[in-house]
Amino acid sequence: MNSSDLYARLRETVLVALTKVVPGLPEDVAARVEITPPRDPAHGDMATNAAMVSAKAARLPPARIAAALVEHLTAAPEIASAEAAGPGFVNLRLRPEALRALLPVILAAGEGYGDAATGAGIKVNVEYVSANPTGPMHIGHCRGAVVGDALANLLGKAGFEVTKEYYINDAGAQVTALAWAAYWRYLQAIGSPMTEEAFAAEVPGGLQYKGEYLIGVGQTLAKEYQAALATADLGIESPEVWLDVVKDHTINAMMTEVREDLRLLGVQQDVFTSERALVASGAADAVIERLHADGLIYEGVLEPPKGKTPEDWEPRPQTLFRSTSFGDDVDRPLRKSDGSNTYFANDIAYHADKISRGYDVLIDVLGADHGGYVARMKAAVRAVSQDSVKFEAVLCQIVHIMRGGQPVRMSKRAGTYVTLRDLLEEVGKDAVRFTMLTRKADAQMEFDLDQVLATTRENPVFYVQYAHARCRSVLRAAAEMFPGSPPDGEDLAAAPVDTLTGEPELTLIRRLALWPRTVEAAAAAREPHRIAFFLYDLAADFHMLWNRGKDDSTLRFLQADQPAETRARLALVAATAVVIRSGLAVMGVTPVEEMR
RNA sequence: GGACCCGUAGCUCAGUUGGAUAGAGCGUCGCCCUCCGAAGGCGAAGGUCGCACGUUCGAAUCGUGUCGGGUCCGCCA
Repeated sequence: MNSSDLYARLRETVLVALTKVVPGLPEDVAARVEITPPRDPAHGDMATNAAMVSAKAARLPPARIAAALVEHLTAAPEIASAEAAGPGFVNLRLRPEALRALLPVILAAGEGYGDAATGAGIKVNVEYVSANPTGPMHIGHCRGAVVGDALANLLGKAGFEVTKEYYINDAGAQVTALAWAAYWRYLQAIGSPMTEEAFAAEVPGGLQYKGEYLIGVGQTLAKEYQAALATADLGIESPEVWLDVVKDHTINAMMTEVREDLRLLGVQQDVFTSERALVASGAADAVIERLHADGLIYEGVLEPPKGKTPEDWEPRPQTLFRSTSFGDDVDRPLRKSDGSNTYFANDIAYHADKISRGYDVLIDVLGADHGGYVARMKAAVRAVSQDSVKFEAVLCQIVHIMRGGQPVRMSKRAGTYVTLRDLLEEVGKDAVRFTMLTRKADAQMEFDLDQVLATTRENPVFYVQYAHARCRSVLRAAAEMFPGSPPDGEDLAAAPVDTLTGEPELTLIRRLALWPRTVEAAAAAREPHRIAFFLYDLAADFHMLWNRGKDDSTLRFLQADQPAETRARLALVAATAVVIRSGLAVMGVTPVEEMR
């Protein structure tokens, strides 16, 4: 148990009392006992459902248990009063000193405050972004990148051993088409007279990637590879000569861009796994072999999807994976009709690879268009790992960019395509990251460019950053006011804080007390957005305190003639700053020292 | 035809995994402030949590059905 978690400590107290009231309390009932801050502050600091959840096991009405609990709890040292209420709640009012005692704990722990142990000993792999290396990253990728990165940070804070991973989808038809497009730019770079139409007619599947971002790739090819390529027949009719070289170079160039995009977004992943390398190693075939040995592979014919039969549909025997044995709706094909592996087959091999690296949980952060993919992947991971590894998916819904209340149409042709780079340049990394986390991942979101740039309360990024800047500003001013003992860190942790008696101060401390619990709950739910909302609420509590000093200067944090009281308030301010920083660190947002 | 996600105030969204009288911001209305501790403060109105059953002490939350929006459903990745 984390001793800096006030709620966890109190829960222990309640459980001890409950076992006295209900001897032989079953484990599963004890696990359901919660300590929560009541919605209505009039109900006290905390409330517990202990009486209600144990009523059945105890064969007593909740009210009776609650009454008995009240007696025991009133005797607890940190509890000022307890009372039974409503359908069987026990409302607890803490002694203010129990709340204040949290401040030195927070200051001593620093940004480690809120670290949890719920994930101790559990290895998690979080795979995110994993965009095709076929062009610059756009807004769609951005949300997954931010959510995945923040989720990984969050799990790390909750004690999990986390690996951040990127799966490079560099095999298959897409990158072959990309290589052809790069080859076209190469021809242009060396002054080939061939027209685009003539070229496109020669390309299997047509010329797909017409973006200008490949011009530079073509030029580099011309410069660096011409010597090597020139010895061979470079004709369009002999792609086997150059395709692999061009593909290699183009993928590398694209991945360099992607990595730069990620770096600008503050995303740093630990492992990059190449699908192409995986395929080349024969991993996919090996996995299919294994599943075959387990009787999970067969040759069969799939039914066409009802209501939407493709025009060229004809029944064909295929190599199928028995995913229905693991809860999927239909069995899934592993080989195309030409015998090559499907993306799914390669992906099974990839996840098998992750499993072999010893993870207990695999989390994929995916776009919403992959929703239909989750069941089969879950099935595959269960099959490959003998049910020992858990697969989870976090789906990110679409982001609509808004400006002036109007949606910004994304069109490559019209040139209104918003790349991640554009977005970062316009609003900055921190605002992008924070804003992407102000919605549940599985809800569609509108990204309002005007709001993100606004310097008012309606902009959560600004509001939270401003709270931190105000904290830091107070601490800086304090250093000038008391040059002898600059208030910081350990010094403030030792400051007596019993002068903090006002309700707004205690409200703020209650919020700070919720941080460890917020981390645990958000990590368990895989919902990093909860951190953003917590910080917003925390900022609101702090701003409220600050605003009191605007009206009444005797309520300001710094009072030159009251050094002791000032130090107590500084401890509160410093603790607030610590928690904000701790939360922003999870989100990958840089805390600012001052607003400019 | 089926699967998954979403449906909460006029708008954009939270809702601590089943708790008490469902919240925030914006917008609307009213009052206060114009102080660099700048980039506001206080308050009001606004809700059948899409709808209907069900589960139980208790449902926005869980189950079934239904309506609406989104995503997807063999050889794209």
